[in-house]
Amino acid sequence: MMEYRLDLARTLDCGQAFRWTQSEDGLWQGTAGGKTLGVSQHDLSPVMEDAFWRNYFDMDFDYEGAREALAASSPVMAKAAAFSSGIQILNQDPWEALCSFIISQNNNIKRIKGIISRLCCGGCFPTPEQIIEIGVPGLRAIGLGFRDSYVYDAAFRVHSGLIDLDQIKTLDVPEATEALKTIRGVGDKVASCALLYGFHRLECFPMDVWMKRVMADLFDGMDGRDLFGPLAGLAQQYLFFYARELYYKENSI
DNA sequence: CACCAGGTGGAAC
DNA sequence: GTTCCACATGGT
Repeated sequence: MMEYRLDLARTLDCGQAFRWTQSEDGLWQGTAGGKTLGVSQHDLSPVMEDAFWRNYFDMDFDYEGAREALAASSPVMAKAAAFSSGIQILNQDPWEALCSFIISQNNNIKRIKGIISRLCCGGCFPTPEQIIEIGVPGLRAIGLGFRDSYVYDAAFRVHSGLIDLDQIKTLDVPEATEALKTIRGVGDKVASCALLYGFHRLECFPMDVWMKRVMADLFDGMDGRDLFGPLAGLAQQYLFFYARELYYKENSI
């Protein structure tokens, strides 16, 4: 049994965050909450010794225990969990996560990163007020495509108080989902991603095309929320990584 | 030049 | 209820 350890590459480059880059020497650099970080896999002390980053990387959650619990749920999940060691669920900013996953729809990771990079313009992720200031034509110019009005609507609703992100933290997942879905361009999948990655609701199980395929092929079409319960979101990340990196390659389908 | 990308809204059955 | 399709953009 290998010792468990945060895996930066798997955690930062698996589609839950879009603002981290790795330089040739292996250093991961990113920004969150107005702070910047540079950290390498061989020395995680910059994460361990700073309260903000410790929380951001979710270092105080019992991932070993969670992995054991998930592995006990089924042989397939046990394989996926064993293969996906080191993936953790980040504590990202709710607003940034919400916008990021609106932008992610019908889009690819590379372009998502480019759009978000241009939105941030080297600094912090724009506030709702700054998004409103940019305006729909400005967002279109940045390359959001048809998602421009979606992000603008999110900004408008948060700025005006129609959506209260702090209050959403207090709602249960079905209520929070319904609240988020009042935003144009937010459906079940985007809401689920925002809640999992931005609000740390580990029971959320984002169903994208890949997960539909995984659940059909490996779990006889069962519902991941029923199978994995309060750890469904973590299970989803393991299965996503396992399926794309191993299962569908070995089986060449 | 077609087709795709970790979807969604809306119309048409 | 379900099934289609357009949606803007850059990459194969």
